[in-house]
Amino acid sequence: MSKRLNIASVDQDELERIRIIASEPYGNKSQRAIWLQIYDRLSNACIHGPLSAGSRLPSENDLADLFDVSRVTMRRALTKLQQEGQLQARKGVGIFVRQHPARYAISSNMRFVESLNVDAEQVKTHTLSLARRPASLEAMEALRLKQGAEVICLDRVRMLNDEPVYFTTKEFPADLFPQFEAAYEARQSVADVYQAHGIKDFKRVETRVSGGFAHSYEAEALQLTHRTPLMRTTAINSDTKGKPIEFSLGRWPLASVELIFNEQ
Amino acid sequence: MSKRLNIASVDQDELERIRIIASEPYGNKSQRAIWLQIYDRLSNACIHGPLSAGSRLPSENDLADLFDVSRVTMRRALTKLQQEGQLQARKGVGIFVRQHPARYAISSNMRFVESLNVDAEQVKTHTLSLARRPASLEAMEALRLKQGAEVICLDRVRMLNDEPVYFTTKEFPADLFPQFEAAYEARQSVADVYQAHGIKDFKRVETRVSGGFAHSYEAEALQLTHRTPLMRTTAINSDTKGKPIEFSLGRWPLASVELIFNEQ
DNA sequence: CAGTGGTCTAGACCACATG
DNA sequence: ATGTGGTCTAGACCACTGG
Repeated sequence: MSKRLNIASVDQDELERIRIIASEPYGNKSQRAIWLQIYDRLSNACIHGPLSAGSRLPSENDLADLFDVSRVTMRRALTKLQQEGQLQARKGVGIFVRQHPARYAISSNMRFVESLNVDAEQVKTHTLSLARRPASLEAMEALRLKQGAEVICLDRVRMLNDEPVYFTTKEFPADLFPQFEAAYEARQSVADVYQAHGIKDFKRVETRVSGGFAHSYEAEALQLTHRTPLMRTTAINSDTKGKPIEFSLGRWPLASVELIFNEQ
Repeated sequence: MSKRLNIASVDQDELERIRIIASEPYGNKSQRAIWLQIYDRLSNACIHGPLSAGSRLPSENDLADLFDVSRVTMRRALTKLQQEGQLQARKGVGIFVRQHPARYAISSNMRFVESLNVDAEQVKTHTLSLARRPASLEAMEALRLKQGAEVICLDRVRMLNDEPVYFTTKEFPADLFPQFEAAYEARQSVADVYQAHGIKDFKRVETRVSGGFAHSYEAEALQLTHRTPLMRTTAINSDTKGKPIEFSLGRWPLASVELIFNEQ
């Protein structure tokens, strides 16, 4: 178990800090499993302690040696931390500390950027895809479309400090937005599209919140391990006359958002 | 690997069905991991297939033999199914199929029983504890109480078809409800308590939704494996004059509820 | 008591990313 | 070519539940 450690590409100070965390003796084994104790220490180190966002951990083999457990046990702790979004593993590369799973408070009746209690400059939008295709079942119902009706489908990821925090799939009735692509292109802004088509205001008529586990494309978009638990929000926006104009499905890493709904 | 199976306490028909599910050959190994293929099959069997709620699975060792994998691999599939709430393991007893993780649609502005789209008779309430003690930090803020103010704290679990689906901790300002215990006792009803203290109506002023992982007492109350992902809802109720009278924290198994918020 | 799920080990092979 | 994380194995011991 105590073979030579050959840990090159990890910051030496960081390594020393982890060595200290790892060298602590374990508590009464039967009370709390060792892998949970390791999880506790690493989680604490990510949130309060010396580990900082973006830094790379030693390899699983080295960590197992440092914590004096088998790799399987080490991986159980790391897996939980990944499921919670505190760590992110990249195959063939390493394990990295994610941004703090800070809870972003989102108010239901505000737009995304305004509702995040952070500087707008930190938020970046990546457009993943923009295409016209038949509406999904959910969108068909929400937008009151006929079977096979065409929608404009927009996939985007919101990045906060270069980490994805929000992945949305939006669908718009195609017939309402003939100039969608052109209007969207300049500033990647849906508000611009609305304006270009004479829609000055809209309101959210329904929001749904549910939980689940990430599909592979969701995990990819949010840079999470597959099977990570998610929170999903769906919203229907309507114009001032009550006609639905947008259906959106958003996904958040489970522990990174708090949605706030106030009665008016 | 193919040692004698001595599976007694499991229904023989059930065993035969699982044997069929298990005997299917695995697909291209590198495409989808074996443990995920096992998960897929069992998940499907829980949702659509032959497995029914309440029935007991063969032991992990037997399942591992049936599926022709090691127990460790078998456990990975079972663990994911437990995390999703499809299965429930009881130490020293066995693994059981839970009620379908049907999604209960809860509307934000209705009371619990009314908002569940099921017969009221199927819903039972278990009162876990009822005590007076200093307010929690969250309740202090929500109810605008002073540090150390006393609250009445009520822990309850809602059972649907004898399975827990909702675990709440409610806190009420103690000074507003001098007769709480007496009024609650008869029918385990908070509405009765309100009425006994002259509160005829109230409204929900704020709802928050967040996700996280079950603490040990939450897992116990909901009969889930520890570290299971949860959805948490907090709500503040006020009387007609706007004075907050109740703070409640609810927990749901992640994939078993859909919350619906409509704009009025 | 026997059987169960929970934990842990010391190996092994693979696909992947990087230099 | 090397090192990484992802997967898988065949054991082992434990604490718990139930008859």
